[in-house]
Amino acid sequence: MDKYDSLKIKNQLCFPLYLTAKEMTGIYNRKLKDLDLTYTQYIVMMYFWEKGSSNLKELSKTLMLDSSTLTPIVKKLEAKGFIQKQRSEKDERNLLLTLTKKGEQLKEEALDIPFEVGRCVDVTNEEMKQLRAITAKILMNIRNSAPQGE
Amino acid sequence: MDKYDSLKIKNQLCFPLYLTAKEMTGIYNRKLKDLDLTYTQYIVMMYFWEKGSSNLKELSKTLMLDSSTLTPIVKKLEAKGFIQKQRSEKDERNLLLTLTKKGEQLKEEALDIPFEVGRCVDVTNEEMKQLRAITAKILMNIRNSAPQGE
DNA sequence: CGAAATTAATTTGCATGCAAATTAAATGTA
DNA sequence: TACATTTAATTTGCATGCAAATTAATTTCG
Repeated sequence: MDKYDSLKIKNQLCFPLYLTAKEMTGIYNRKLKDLDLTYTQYIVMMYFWEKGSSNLKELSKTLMLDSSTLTPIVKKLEAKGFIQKQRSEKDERNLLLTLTKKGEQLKEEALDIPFEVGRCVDVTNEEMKQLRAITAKILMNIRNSAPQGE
Repeated sequence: MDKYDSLKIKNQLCFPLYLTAKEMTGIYNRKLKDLDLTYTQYIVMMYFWEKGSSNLKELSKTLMLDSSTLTPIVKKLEAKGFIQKQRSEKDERNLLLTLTKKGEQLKEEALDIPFEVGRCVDVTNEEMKQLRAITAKILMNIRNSAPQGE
């Protein structure tokens, strides 16, 4: 127990989280290759599989991804024919996004993915519940701490 | 409860993990600006603050980061004068890495960082313990599942 | 009304990350 | 000892991510 304990890797909280997220998204990326999607693209598709349509601002807020991150991703999904872009007539700044038929069909091909990943990760329901609760708490605490995190 | 439940964002396990890691590393990045470090560079420095010296292969294995990710990071840390690179004489392929005096001094400036981040994140000891246990389990399960995850 | 401020999206610049290919050194083996 | 194999690190190519600057449209306010 010394002055520098807080800087020891084994005492970090963020690092194991970072590693786990990185390894898990890695598994997704490999499994998603068949669908020609990356993990981030898959998350965006999941959003549209639920909502059907939206706009960039809402998408950005919901997924907590910067619009400058989403702009090129949406562009790629449009190029693949999964999403359609359209400017709002009421407000030309607003970019409307709609799931296409082809995008809708992709949902069927994605059905197995969560189970395949689940088998790799293999946690109990109780653990999933705890993990969701704690990460939700952290996200809320960060949001409520000063603007840029303290 | 329908056929597509597993594809709903709120039922995902990886997504909240990914978000939390992303937001937490974001806080680190902003706080580390003063030290002229990024989060990944900080993790590498933490490794050397503990070990003093090592080589790229060991660093890569311990931090679970690809050598092709670490090569440019180590190069930057060398340019900043925090780490020294040197080829092994016994085996020229082996890249020896050593913490410099300047790198050692940086440790003092970093002492507050974990506490500042801790205040933003604000979880209990019990929650930290659970989070560490669950992420460790997931990482082990992934490692033990087939080569590329499944 | 018209300039100033705000807002939504895009662009630019920089820092990861990994897969795949490459390079160079060391090891194994016929 | 030659040649194939293995190993460590680097390079290349591609996909995020965000901060900061920019662009274009809308809203606010004097």
